Formats: sequence, structure tokens, C-alpha cells
Amino acid sequence: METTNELQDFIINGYKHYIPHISIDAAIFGYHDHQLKILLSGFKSLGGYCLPGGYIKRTETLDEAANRIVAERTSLTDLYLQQYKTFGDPDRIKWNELDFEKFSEKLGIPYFKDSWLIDQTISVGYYALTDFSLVTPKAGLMSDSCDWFNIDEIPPLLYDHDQMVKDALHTLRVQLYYYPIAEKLLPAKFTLTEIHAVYETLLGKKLDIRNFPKKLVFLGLIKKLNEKRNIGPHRAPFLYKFDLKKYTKALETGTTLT
Amino acid sequence: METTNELQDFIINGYKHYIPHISIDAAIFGYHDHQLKILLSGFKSLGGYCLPGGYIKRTETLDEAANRIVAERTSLTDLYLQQYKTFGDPDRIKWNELDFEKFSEKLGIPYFKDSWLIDQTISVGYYALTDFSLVTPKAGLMSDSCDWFNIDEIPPLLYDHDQMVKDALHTLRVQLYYYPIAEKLLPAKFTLTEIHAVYETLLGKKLDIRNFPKKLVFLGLIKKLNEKRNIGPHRAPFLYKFDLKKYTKALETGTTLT
DNA sequence: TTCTATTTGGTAAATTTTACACAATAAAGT
DNA sequence: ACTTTATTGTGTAAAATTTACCAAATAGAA
Repeated sequence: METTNELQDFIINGYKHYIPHISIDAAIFGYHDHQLKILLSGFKSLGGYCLPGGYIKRTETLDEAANRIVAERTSLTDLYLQQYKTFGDPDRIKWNELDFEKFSEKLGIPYFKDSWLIDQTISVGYYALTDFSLVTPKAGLMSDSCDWFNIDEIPPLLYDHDQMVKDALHTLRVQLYYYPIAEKLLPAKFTLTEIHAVYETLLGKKLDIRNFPKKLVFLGLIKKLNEKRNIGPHRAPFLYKFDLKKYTKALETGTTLT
Repeated sequence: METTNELQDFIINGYKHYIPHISIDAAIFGYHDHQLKILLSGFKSLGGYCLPGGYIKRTETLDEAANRIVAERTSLTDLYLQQYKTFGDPDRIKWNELDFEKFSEKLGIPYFKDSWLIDQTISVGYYALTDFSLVTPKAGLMSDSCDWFNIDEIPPLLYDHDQMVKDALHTLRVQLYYYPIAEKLLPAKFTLTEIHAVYETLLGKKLDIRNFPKKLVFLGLIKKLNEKRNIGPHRAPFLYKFDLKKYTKALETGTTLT
């Protein structure tokens, strides 16, 4: 929080560059070792975690804003981003539970509670998918930390962000059946067992280890490479990669996956 | 437009009760005689049509606001309503093409262009389904007319509403495959041929006249009644109705329909 | 009674999904 | 060099679902 000046300026003058009353919150998902992960921002002053979020510049489209907000936490641009729902319950933020005096003092700003930030805000929910291993989470201007959490080990979140995660996850799961977006969660080369595990974890159900990869190959979505992975004292599995052409088409058209 | 006072008050003081910078626009669909219809608001001053829309009261949830806005045009509440996408391109409204002088004069308000309404606005898109025959379209506070249009005969719309219709229709079609929402477009009692026609028009593709209804019956979604409809010089078809229990469950769970 | 247009029961063929047996193989231990 | 262990991956048969379409039923008009 060394850039206090920048923060003060955002709180006092932000409304000139950002649209008030609207924010974006992003559920950024990653996958590692049979676990679905999500990126959460920690706020010491609020004593809790919430989804990474931000405001929309007056010059940006929603997608551009979401991209920027996601990039601020992951340092990666052009992640797979999907707008899934907009949240606008008038009581989604419990203003009376926030200690404005404390904030004013901490931020060095006289009347924080009168700022443009402190008013009813509707939030556009996006979810993003990324290869877990490529991300080094970064805390932002307001937040104190940013870290990966296993999806079934996240603490109760601030505001209505528990509901946001639930809805994002639901959309992700539905879309996973029709769009081969597992590609976004895997490295460029992977084994059949690995992609099988991604689908089992994300969908939360068993898929036949032989039939499932067979279908992916049959649809032409993935192609066998002439390389194997060494996995110790077992038969070395072949590596596969997504077929870009078929994959791109399936992303647009949709294909039923089991 | 006899309630000029009400309108003036909305333009001048509306921001006290409504959230600025955010609106809701609704694509209200109906079906009649092999045609999908959509409700459009006409604006003489703008010389064009757009989707019925409105602002969100500070006490309302988004769904409540959408319900109110839809009810203002249809006089019907509790229609099937789905939020499908939020639109926020900075240039979705071409401000420079609007003649504020003319508006000010017409509305009897000195500086219309300085009102809270004239600023970047993000719009939450909803689509609604309703039995065409139950609706008597009503013009609203700002609009001059409100009428049904065949979906393939709508004029170019104002703002980004062409894109909104396109996206709403896409969502409707996708959802029609998994949720038996044709129920919302049909009267309580209908023949197999009628429900078959609804699906063919909405999906824009041929469905086998025998297999399709057979599947609906097999899934238990619709049930045969002990009544027939007189259709002139042909064999009288049986009437069917949706099975409320199976139908409600399918709305939540989803079922694949061909 | 016959004709026309439409509804509907039934059934066979084609396709897709599901289940599962077993052969292949990599490396470590004996 | 052979055995053991754990995992990969080919093949195939059974089950279920989807698709195609024949032919009978039927209502009113000619």
C-alpha cells in the first residue's frame, strides 16, 4: 500500500474516469492436481476475502474492463473470459457493517463515506479460466493479498460473492459440457489421464477412463503426439494436444461432451 | 403523453429514486401462427423503435425491476424472465446523433442534455416469454407506441438494440433445447401439431412430426387430454397440456429436447 | 360412398452410449 | 533375466437412443 497517493486520487476523483454504480467481479479459475482453484483477494481492513474486481473506465467495453481487471491480478491478458450474470440486489452490500471511520483514518481521506464508491453498485460477473501454473497472483491497489484457494476450501466471502462463485461455477460446469474449454486449464501438451481428471474434478462425476478420451479423439478435438511422458515405473502415456481448427470451431458451435 | 408533469419530474428528479448509469432492456417474445413475435416501443422523436426498457429503483432487485418494466408494456406480471447479457460498450448510444434541443423543447425542460439520463449507461438485457394472445401492448411514459413485430420483419433498431435482439434470440434458442419453455408461448391446451410448430419456428429447423411429440410424451412433459380440437375437414387431433410436476422439474434440471 | 388432408400407432434400421475384458509397457525389485 | 506392480490403451459386445418411414384412423366435403 505504498501508493497511497494513487489510491487517494482514485477515491476522490475516480468518478471522472470510471462509471459509478457499476463494477466488475471476476471468478478466476485454475486447475492443479485434481483440484479446481479460484483466485481470491484478501482485505485486512474488512477482515475477509472476495473476488477480484474493479470499475469500468468510461472508454472501455465491459470485456476490455474485465480483461484489465483480470490482468491486474494474474499479469496475463486474453484469458478465456465469459460474462455469466449481473448482480444487483439492493442489499448485496451491507453498508451498515462497514466501519467508515476506520477507512477514512487508514486511507488518510476526510469523508470516505461520501465518496462516489459508497453508493449502490451493480456488479457484472465474469469468470475466467487459466493454466494455474502460469499465474503468479498479485495484490492490487486496494487489496492486501491475492491467492489461489481450492474451490471446496474457500472461506465465507464478503458481500454476495459466495453467490457469485456459486453461479460462476454453475455456468462453468454447464459450458464445460458443450464447449471444450478444458483446453484453457491445461498446458499445451497433456496425457489422456490428465484431461480425464480435469473433467472428472470439474464436473464432479465419474467418467469412463476409456470411453471419454476415445470420444475426444473421435471428435478430432485432440490429437496424439509422437511423444510420451515419463511417469516413473509405469507404462509411459502418449502426450496429446488440442487440434486448433476443430477446437476453435467447437468453441463457436458447441459439441456435446458426454 | 398527457402526463407531462410526471415525465418532467422523472427527468429532473429521477436519480433520487433510480440508479443512474444502468438500465434494463427487455426482449419480450410471443408466438402466433408459425411466427415468433417481439414487442417493440416506438419513439416518434427519435424516429425509430427499440426494446422496451427502464431504470432500476433503488429499492428493487434486477429481477423485480425487469418484472415491473415488462408489466408496464404487457399488463402481465410474473412472465418467464431471464437475464441473458449485460451490454456496456461506451459507444452503444450515439449521443451526437440525438437532437437535445428538440427534446428540451418537446419535453418543456430547459437543459435536458444535462439530466442524469444523458450519460454513459450500461444495460442489463432480459428476455421474456408470453402467450401472445394474452397481451395488449401499451405505450409507456416516454414511448409513443408499443406493438408486436414478426421477428424477421423488424426495422433496424435504435442504439445497440439489434445486437440485443440477436443475443436474446440466441439465448432463447439455446435454452429451448434444454428447458421446455415452449410452455410459456402456448395456451394451456394445445395439439401436438401446434407444439411441434412452435419448436420448428423457434429453432428454425425441421423436426420429425411423429418422433418429436412422441419424445415429449415419453418424457412425461405433456399429457393427453380427453378432448379434441375441431380443425375442419380433417381428423380431429387430441388436446394436450403440460404436466406441471414433470415440467417444473425439467425447468430446474434441464432435459435435452432433440 | 369416396376423396382429401391430417393425425397417430407402430416398427425396423442406424447411430450413439455404456460396460468391460485383456494386452501392452515402464521401471524397480529379486 | 525374470517377476512384480501400476497404469495405459485397443477392441468389442450389449444396451439405449435416435432416426426414418409405413400404414391405419378419422373428420368433413364432394
